[in-house]
Amino acid sequence: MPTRTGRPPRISRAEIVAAANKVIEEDGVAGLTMRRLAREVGSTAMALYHHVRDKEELLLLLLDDYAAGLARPELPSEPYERMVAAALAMREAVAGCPWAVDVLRADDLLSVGALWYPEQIVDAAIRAGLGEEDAVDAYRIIWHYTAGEIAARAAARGRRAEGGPTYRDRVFPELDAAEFPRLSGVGPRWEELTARDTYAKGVRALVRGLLPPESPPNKP
Amino acid sequence: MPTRTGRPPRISRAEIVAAANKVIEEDGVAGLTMRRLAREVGSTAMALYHHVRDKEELLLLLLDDYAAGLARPELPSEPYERMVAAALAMREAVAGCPWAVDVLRADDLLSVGALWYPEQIVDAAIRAGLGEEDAVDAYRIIWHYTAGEIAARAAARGRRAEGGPTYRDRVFPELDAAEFPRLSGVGPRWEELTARDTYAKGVRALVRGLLPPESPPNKP
DNA sequence: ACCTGAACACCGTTCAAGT
DNA sequence: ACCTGAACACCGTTCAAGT
Repeated sequence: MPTRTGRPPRISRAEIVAAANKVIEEDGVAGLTMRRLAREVGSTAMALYHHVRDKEELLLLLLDDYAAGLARPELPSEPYERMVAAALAMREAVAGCPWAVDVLRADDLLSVGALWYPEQIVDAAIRAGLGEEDAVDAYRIIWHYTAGEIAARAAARGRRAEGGPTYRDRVFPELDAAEFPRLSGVGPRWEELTARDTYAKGVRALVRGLLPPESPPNKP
Repeated sequence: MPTRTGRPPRISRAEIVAAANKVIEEDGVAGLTMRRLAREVGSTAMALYHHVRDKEELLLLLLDDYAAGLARPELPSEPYERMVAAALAMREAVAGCPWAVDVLRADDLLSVGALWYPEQIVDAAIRAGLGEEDAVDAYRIIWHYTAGEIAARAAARGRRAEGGPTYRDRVFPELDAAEFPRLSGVGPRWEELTARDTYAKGVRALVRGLLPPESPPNKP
């Protein structure tokens, strides 16, 4: 065991992560800058670079930290319901950290700690009778849907927080009824209809469409 | 008609939009800065502010410009196939401008010019027998799925362009087979499986799950 | 009316220097 | 080994001044 030498550290990765979470809670992810974080930690921006390689590593660290605290609820064993429940749990997990969707790249879901969700979804798909390939497809399709829904919700929330009229508000009233009969028909109800949470409905449709037609609500 | 006075303009909004498209084509949306755009236009960054209010307006202008050139393909009249075809067309449209997904906020799809897609999807849903409310839900669900898929594809492409190992590459090899039996089972095939384009598969599943069970492939 | 240069208030990150 | 200040190369945007 080599003797550690030199100055003892004044800040730790754990402290940095905790401070970063505080900043995000207060000002959102956009408010998380190295300088702001340093202020929170009581240090300088440059000191942070001694503990994390760059900002991207910091964000991955935050994701790991978040993923470690995720719930792993008991899932029903019936494949259809199992898949729906796993998707709902995944959505809830990601919704608790919506900026993750922007940071995440490719088909990745958070960090190792969060792989529990794809594992359960693929598992449910295989139990339902899908081959490995179809099961992975099913997971990815559900993930894309989930990511899209969360991004849209986060954006809608941001828009509302900013106040001001929606793009839609400006556009819908002057819709040409001849060109867009259906949308004009919906008209002012659009706002109300699009405010509803349709995630579960979509997941059920997806699962119904992806799994073989045996299992749905009625048990085999 | 009041007499216009003062200096004649040297740059127009149309020129700015054209130059911005060129910049995006060359350096991506991240490369589009006011200064870079000014250089392209042969002017200064500040001159741009005389023609567009701010960068956000510029991006909306770009979106309008893009939407104006979108195809409106002939769609099958059978509702199920109509919905699938409209979704595929919408996906193709947005894929041609993937940064739109990040810029777009809430449930909005591009600009007025792009409302053709939701119109067709809602139309197909209603023709299939859904009520207005369910038809709007169906559209939103398909949109969320589409947006998520495009964002994932864009991210994957970016990741690949950067070179370097995927997060997944680093994580999958050391997966605990006891904790994640299904994912470990997939193992090295993951890369290959996730590279496939599963959009159409997902849309078909979604439409199958969302529409009443009469219409599928077999005509009524 | 249209355009300019300088400036403001930010970014992430590097680097040489301090303890 | 750990931390610092100054600096680099950027951002979007404002503002007073020029033509």
